[in-house]
Amino acid sequence: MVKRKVANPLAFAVLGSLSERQMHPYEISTMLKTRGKDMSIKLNYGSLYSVVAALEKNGYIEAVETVRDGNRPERTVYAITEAGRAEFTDWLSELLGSPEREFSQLEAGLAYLPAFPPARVAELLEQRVQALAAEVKQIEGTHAYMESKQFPRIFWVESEFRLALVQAELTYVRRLVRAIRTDALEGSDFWRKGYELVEKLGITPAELFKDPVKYFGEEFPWLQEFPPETQ
Amino acid sequence: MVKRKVANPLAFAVLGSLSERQMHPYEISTMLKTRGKDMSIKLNYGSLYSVVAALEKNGYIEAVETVRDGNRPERTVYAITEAGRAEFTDWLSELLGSPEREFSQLEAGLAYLPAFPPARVAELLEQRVQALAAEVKQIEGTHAYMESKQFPRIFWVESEFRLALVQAELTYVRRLVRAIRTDALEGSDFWRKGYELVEKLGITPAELFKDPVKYFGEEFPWLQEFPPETQ
DNA sequence: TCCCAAGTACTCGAAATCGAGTATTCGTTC
DNA sequence: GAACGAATACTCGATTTCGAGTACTTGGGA
Repeated sequence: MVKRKVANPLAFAVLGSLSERQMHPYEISTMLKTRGKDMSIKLNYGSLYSVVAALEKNGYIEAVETVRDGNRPERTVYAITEAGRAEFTDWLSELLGSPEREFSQLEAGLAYLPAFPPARVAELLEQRVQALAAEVKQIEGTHAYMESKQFPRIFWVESEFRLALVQAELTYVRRLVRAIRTDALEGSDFWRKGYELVEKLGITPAELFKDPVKYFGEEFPWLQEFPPETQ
Repeated sequence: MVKRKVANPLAFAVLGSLSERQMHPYEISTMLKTRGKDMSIKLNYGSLYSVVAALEKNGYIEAVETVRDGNRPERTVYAITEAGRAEFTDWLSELLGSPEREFSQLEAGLAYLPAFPPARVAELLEQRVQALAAEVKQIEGTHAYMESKQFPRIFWVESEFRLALVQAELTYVRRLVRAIRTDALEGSDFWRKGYELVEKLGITPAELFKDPVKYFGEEFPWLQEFPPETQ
């Protein structure tokens, strides 16, 4: 909603980590990893250091000391400021309370489905089903492990949510594949016919759309009402 | 999987558009809008022009002419190249066939749930439920309209998929709210107790974790086995 | 006929992003 | 005690990203 001065989700994780205690950037990164937060928030060293710098510039965190541990390089330890705490709680409120539009890659792909012949699409989606099913299994395995250790759900709700999303995608893709394979997807007859024309007669898709009646006949009335430009 | 020379999904849409016919960038943008592709792929003018330049630099598209229509500014018309077509089909295959890890904002928020007291979290999530329900309604409305116009499903599968995702999120969040409200979420007793200590005794969360037995007693055995560092 | 909003067609630069590289040190094995 | 891989702790800079701004034009109403 509001545009944050530092918008990278990693900055949110940094603020969250420093709310607990002061740390140096690398320590933040290892903490995020041991706690598995890097499964939910993309962690990248390049971003980490630039994000820390940006947070400092905006007064959300401040360098409190530079320590030298043995012969290791100097590390700058940061602490969160009051402004930083405020930013963190505000950010968390927004993340939980207000959904933000996010664009998934599959959505982009589906938007161009008709660019491939039906059989090809079905094949690819089946490949995706395999991968998704494997992912679901893997997440469920982790959950079973955490349950066996009696590690409270509260600390892995994010993973539960992720599982819900992957399962939803899996379910949807499976349904879509079936619809394509059984020709039950409205418009797939038109789709297949179009591809037969393209492949057997060497007509380009652009030509098909210029004069649909010529190639498809009156079989697809919506083509007249919805020329590609006026969805 | 492979790192593309031009990775912005908008570049994919540009290639998709130019597969159909040559166009100038602004025309691509209006076409994406009239076809509703901008609902599935983030469209931003700044990105559009830089992405077109990058595509040209990499030989995926080429400028074929610059036309001047009346007094309007000159426009450069681009056409896709053979390399561009190959890139497009390869990209589409990947988008459909191989799921890529994507990080949702809510996941990031859920990862820091314990930073807020249970009641606050429940409130925020209820707010989210409202917004999500409204979104579901809106998408369903669009679908009903397209159905009434007999516009084939094939041209809006991406929206169907989006609906599936939003519904999954809605379902999950509703369940989570109930679990928090009814205290059925494992660990929420610990969560609440922690917040009572913080709010009534003014103890900081960091102190709680340093000596959990002192504050929580032996009530939460997993705390010994799973200190915050060793999830 | 004049005005204004909407549409057309970009440009610009500040900031973010990222992966790969670097240099050191520690622990372990042979 | 030498060697080597893993861990530590960053740095660098080439791209990418984006939003906001600009400047013109067209159409429709008062």
